[in-house]
Amino acid sequence: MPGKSIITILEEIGTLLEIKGENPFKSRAYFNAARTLSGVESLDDIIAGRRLREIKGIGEAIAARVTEYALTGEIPYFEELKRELPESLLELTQVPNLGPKKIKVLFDALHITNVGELEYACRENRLVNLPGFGAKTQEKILKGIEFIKKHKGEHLFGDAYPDAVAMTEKLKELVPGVIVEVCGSIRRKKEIVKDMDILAAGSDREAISLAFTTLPGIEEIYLTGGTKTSCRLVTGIDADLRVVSVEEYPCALLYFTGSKEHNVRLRGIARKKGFKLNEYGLFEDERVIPAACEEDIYAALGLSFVPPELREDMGEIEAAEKGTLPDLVDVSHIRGVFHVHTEFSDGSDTVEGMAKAARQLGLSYLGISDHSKSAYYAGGLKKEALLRQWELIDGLNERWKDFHIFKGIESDILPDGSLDYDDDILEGFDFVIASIHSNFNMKGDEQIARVTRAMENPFMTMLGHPTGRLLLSREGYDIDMKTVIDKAAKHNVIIELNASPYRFDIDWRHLPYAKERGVMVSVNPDAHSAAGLKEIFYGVGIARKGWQEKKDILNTRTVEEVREILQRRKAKRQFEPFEPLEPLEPKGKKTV
DNA sequence: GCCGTTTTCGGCCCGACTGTTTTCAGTCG
Repeated sequence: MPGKSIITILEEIGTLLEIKGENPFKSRAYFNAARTLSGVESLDDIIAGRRLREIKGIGEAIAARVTEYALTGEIPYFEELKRELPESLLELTQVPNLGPKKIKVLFDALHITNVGELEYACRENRLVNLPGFGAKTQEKILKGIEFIKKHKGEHLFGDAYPDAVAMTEKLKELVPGVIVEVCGSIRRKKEIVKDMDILAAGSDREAISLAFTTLPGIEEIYLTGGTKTSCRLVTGIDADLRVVSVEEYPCALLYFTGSKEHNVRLRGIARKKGFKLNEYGLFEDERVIPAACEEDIYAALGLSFVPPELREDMGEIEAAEKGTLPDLVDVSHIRGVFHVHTEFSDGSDTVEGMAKAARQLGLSYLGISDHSKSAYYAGGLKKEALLRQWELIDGLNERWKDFHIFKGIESDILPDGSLDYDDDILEGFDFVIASIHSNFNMKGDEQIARVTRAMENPFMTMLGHPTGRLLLSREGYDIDMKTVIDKAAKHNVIIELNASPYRFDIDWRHLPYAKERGVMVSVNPDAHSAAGLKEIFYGVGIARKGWQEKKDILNTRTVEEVREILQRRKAKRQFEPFEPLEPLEPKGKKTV
C-alpha cells in the first residue's frame, strides 16, 4: 500500500484535464489507461520489464509517466497541473450533477475550490446567476452535498479489506509469533466500514505497538501507547490497533469484532448465567473461565459458534440458542461464475483470457454475459457480434473437456419491461441476466411493473444488480425489494448477488427473505477483467452475511446441475419453484 | 493521448434527461 496508486493519479490527471477544458479525448486516454492498468496483474513487473507499451491503451506519454512515478514517486506533469488547478477541485467531482464544465465555472467565477466553499456559496444563493446555472441546479447541488456529508468517513469494504490484510501480514513479518486479526465491521464483512480495527496479542506489547507505527501506508499517528494506537492511513481511513495479552485475546477478539448490538446480547446472556463478559475475559465472580478461542466463549454461554458475518443481532443469537444457525456457504464451494464481460463489450480481456483465468482459480465453468445492444455506452452487442462470440465459445468448448463456457448476455430491461433482443436471438443463449441500466428514476409502481414484465419473459434467467445502487455514490432506484423477491419466487427467476464491492446488490439484508421464499441466488463477479473474477470472494462474504447456504447458491452447483437448471427453465417455459437439489459433498478445496 | 493504417493524421460511443436556454450544453450511464 504505497502512497497514492498510479491508477488514482492517472484518474486525477484525467479529471484535472477535463476541468481545464483540454481535448476530451486526451483526458479520456488517461481514464482508459487507469481502467486498463487496474485490471492488470503484477503491474510492478511490467513496469520494471519496460513492457507497458505492449498494453493496448498505454502509449508513449502515459508509459513514460507511469515509469517516472514508479522510479521517483513523482510526476512533474501532474505537479504542474496541480499548480494550475487546486487538487481540492477533485473532491467536487464527487458531487452528483456537477461535472468538469460546471466546476470550471465555479472556480473561475466564484473561486470555489472545495465542497465546503461550494455549500456556503449555495446557501448564499450565489450560483443562480452563473451562466448555465439556475435555481434548480443550485438546489440539486445542495442535495448532492447533503448526500456526501451523510456518507463522509465511510469506506467501501473492497477498499479497506485488502489494506487491512496487508497490514496484518506485514505486522506478522515484523513481529514473529504475534497473533493478529482484523476485527470490527471488516471482519463482519459489512459493505461499508467506518474504520479499521486490528487486534494483536503477544508477550512484548510495546514491540507490537512500535512495529505497527512503522507500517507503510500510515499518514498520521494520532496516539500511540502500550495498548492502543490510532492513526490515519493515506487512503483516508482511520485505523486502530489494540494490543492485549494472549490470555485476553479470545474475549478481546469477540469484543472488538462486534457488532455492538451482538455484544450487548451476549453480555445479557452471560449475566443471566451469573457470568460477566467484557473485552478482558469471561468471569464468574472473580474467577476467570478459561477460553482458548471464541468457540469456547459461545459454548460457555450455551450458544453454538456464530460466524462473524452473522453478528448483527438479526436473529443469530436466537438461532445459536436453538442450534439452528445456517451452515454458511464458503468460498471453497464456488464452482463457476456468471456475469462476466469481455472485450466484445466493455471488458478488457478476451473470452479465452477470462476462461483461462477462471480455470486458474479452480473453477469449472464461466458464464459470459456482455452488454446488450441498447447499452451503447458500453459497446453493447449487435446480432453479428453475438454470432461471432457464439462461434468462438463453441470452439473453446470443443477444445476443453474439463471446462465449460455458458453463452449469456446482460440484457437491458427496457422501460416497458421488454428485453433487448427478439425471441429468436434470446433463444440462443444458455442464460440471460436482465438488468436495468436506464430510466433509473421511474417511480415505485412503474419500476415494479417493468421488472415484473421482464421476469414474465421465459428467456430471463436472472435479475442483475436488483437495486442499481452504487455504494457511497448512488442510491438504488425506487423499488420494493420484498415485492421483487415475491415476483422472482413466482416466476422462478434467480436473483443476482452482484459481488462488485461498488454494488453488493442485492443487499444482504434481503437475502434471508429470498431464502425463505425459495429464490435461488447467484453470486456474480460482474467482472470486466480477469482480475475482477476474484471479487467473487467478496460476494461470498456478503452471501454469508445474508445467511446463505451452499444449496441456496446457483454457482455452487456442478456444471451438469447448472445446465439442467438453465434448460429446465427454458424448456418448460412455465413457472415452477426450484426444487432445491440435495447438497453435495465438496470435491476438494478451491482457492478463489 | 492513443490507435491504426487503403499510416504519420483523423477519429475517438451514443442517447436520455434536465435545466437552461431561445436552440442547446452539461451530466450521466
